[in-house]
Amino acid sequence: MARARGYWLMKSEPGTYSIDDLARDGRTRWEGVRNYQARNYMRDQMKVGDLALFYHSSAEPSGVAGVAEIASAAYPDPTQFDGQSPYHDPKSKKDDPAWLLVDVTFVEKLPEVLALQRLKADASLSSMLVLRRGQRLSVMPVERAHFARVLRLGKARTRV
DNA sequence: GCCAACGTTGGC
DNA sequence: GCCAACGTTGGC
Repeated sequence: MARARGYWLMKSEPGTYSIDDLARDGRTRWEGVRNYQARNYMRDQMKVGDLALFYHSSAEPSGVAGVAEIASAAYPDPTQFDGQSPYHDPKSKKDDPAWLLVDVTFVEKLPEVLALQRLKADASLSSMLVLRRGQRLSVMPVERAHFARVLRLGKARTRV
């Protein structure tokens, strides 16, 4: 029996990297994650074939913009060693990289961004992690039922 | 621009 | 190991 597919939410500021950028590129390195809990999710729990809600943060409106698929296992994020990168981490060692990333591929862009306000207004999503007060993780798990509900609210073609 | 929430850092 | 100071996130 195959392992059940996992579901995620991944945040990006669209001014940095948007769902349109992913639609154009098809595939990208999800670089710049600098939080240990988010890193551990990628390292320990993400699997190729898992689906992720692509969330636009600090946007107008903020909310779910599309769907991506996890396309690689976690591996060292090269930007941590790049002195020119905003994600440079001088404390990270080449032989023991602190930060990891995964590759993601484009699946779907929603017809319009499903705004945070609409997620909050939906009673069936009330326990969703991203809606929790103070929740700032840029990579977090999503329950299958919540994922399916978000896709439905967002008029997505993707099925869980 | 404000500020709540939370993670990290560093003095002790 | 405690915890205050500081930095970051991200909605509003």
